Amino acid sequence: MRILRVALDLPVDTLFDYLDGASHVKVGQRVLVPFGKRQIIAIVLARVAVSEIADNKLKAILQAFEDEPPLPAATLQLLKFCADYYQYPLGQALLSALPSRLREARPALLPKLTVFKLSEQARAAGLEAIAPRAKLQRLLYQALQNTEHLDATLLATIASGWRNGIKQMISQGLVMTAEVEHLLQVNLASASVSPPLNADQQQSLDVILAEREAFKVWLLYGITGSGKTEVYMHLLQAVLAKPGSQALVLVPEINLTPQLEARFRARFPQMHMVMLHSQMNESERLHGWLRSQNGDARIIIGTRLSVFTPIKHLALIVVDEEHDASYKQQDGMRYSARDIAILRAKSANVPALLGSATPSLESWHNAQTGRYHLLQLSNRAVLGAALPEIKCIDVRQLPLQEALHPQLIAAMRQRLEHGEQSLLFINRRGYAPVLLCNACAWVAPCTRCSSRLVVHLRDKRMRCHHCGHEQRMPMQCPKCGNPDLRPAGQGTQRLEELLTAQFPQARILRVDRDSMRNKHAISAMTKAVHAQEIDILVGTQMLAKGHDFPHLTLVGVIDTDSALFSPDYRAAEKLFAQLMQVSGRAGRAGKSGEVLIQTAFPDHVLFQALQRHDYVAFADSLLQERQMANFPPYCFEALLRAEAPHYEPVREFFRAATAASETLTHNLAVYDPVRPRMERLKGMERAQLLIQASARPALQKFLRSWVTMLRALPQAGKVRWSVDVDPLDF
DNA sequence: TTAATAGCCCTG
DNA sequence: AGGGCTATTAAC
Repeated sequence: MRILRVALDLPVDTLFDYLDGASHVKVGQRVLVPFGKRQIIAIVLARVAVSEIADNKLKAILQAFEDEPPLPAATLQLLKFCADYYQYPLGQALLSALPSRLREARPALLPKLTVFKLSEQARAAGLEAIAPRAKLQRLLYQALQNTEHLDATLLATIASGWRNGIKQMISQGLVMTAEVEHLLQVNLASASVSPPLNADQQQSLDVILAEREAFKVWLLYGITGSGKTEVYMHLLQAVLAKPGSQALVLVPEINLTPQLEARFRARFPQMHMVMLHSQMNESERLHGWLRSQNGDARIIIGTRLSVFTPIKHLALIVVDEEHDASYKQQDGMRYSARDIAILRAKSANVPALLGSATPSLESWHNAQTGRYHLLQLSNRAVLGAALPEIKCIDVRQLPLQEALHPQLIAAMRQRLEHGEQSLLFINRRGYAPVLLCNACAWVAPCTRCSSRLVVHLRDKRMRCHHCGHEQRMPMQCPKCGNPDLRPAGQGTQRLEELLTAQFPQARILRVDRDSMRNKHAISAMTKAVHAQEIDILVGTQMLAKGHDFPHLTLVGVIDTDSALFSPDYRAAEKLFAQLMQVSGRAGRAGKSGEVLIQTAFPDHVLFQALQRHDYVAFADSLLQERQMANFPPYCFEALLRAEAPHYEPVREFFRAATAASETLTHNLAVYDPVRPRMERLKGMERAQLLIQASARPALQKFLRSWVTMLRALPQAGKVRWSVDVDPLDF
């Protein structure tokens, strides 16, 4: 068994064999191997006796990182499954899941931790060893007496000036230092007291706790403000009471991690917690990963990429806002972190808790059919906080130029007079979505995408929000020479301008990707809103998620009608979730909230359901439609995408792909390739082909053979192509 | 994926 | 012939 079979970060389905130098290398270990003229990192997947490669062609590994813990079998198995399920090369799946420090050819280890402990003589002498007047030293002695040792973090919680005290004690031979590998675990008993739960919350918690030892998927359906996070925290507290056990908490966006982190830290001050998301620097990510793997981190909070983190004693997985589309990876291996979380919970035999105010139809359907178990929070957790009143404002009578209906303006004025806050929600950043020629109806197009350039008036430029291309605003129409070019439609900047004119005395803040670009902007914004230094917020969906603004009592929604009649059958589901979420910002702490939605279709079923806060009825009606049309979750889909600078090779690729599919026996629907709404994106001509199947195994079986054939097609080399299993976007 | 190489057109 | 370019192929 001298041969190591390894996975490499290459777009091929093959594993590679190498001779083992030292022969101590374990499965899951990182090794450095010679590969052609290069040296690259590989992961050992197996040890084999014989290779299909001729002996004289086998090379030996250059280096094994044997001081590092090998990837556990469970992680390898999880990624093997994902590679197979999402039709992605195993080596790339494996290597892309690792923190990038683990893809570099140097050892990646946790730094040793310096700890302080009492010397034997000090311990034997008791508190007498310390002079009665050395208050600080006595305090430190008592703390050290109760445990084996303490690290800097823990000592800091005892006394801020601990360093001086310890220094003196060291010089007197009372305290010694040592280097340890693991963080010191503190008993959960020291966690701060949790607030009591209401009846709904308590019941949900009890039900889960009764079955906490085994795999089960719980869908916690709780309206905004019903206290889902509180249920998570109680559950964590119960589960983590078992020494050494760990919990993984997934959140959809980086923006939400600091808030959740703050709440968790306040509740579990001495529980080791790590954050894992793409905005952390590489060594922080590596350390978080290793602390999860070695069991030191008890709570792991992270975005979708953290779903692959090895966890020594996984006891629970929580997926917050499970319906959120950002759980789906949109390039490379297009996995769904929510689905993988469930898979992981299953193989670790631990519960998975999915939480949402507007569950995805997939999850809702699974709850209906009994695959998941539904738990419901139907009341707002804060006593007296009622649901906001949601009303539609019919804008059909409104002159086309007016962005804001007088009724909405009046409602905002009223809030201003009462010292309350308003939020205007518009899902379009920039000044205006198009620049229009008044004479010939020309609109400024993007040169690289089939989209319009968005006007950013402030810097007199136009930008494509899809590819980032930007150019100066032209002085006259390039088509007819007319100098009368007008920004048409509304964006956040224009709305801000309009409001400034309407309410000159109001303090207005715009919140979108442009104004929140630097990383402290969001927390500064949150702080200012809490301190009531802001009267009116204007912003995009950035504002919809997670924030809790107690003085905000009015939400206005502008211009969402286009989503009502989108060809994407998921558009309604998304819009409902988004409006529900943004509505939840209105009226939290005892003040009643109001939501005003400007629409030309006030009678639309979506708004009718929204006004009644009736997710259930809306979800059920959507599910009925999906069932009749045989769409997900009543069928299973995969999408083959391809793009190239010119359309011709794309067409040829799909022709060959279709021909290949016809050689396979299957009973699934292989549709004709179509152009997506964005036909051209970043200079690439695109098309896609949809596959629908009535059962997952049939789809999987087909994809396995088909993708193998696709890789071998000569036409495949001329396009960029990818397979998306369970696609969300079309 | 990278890197080498095979194939091809072109040149004064 | 050899430069410069693209397409093809191998990597253990």
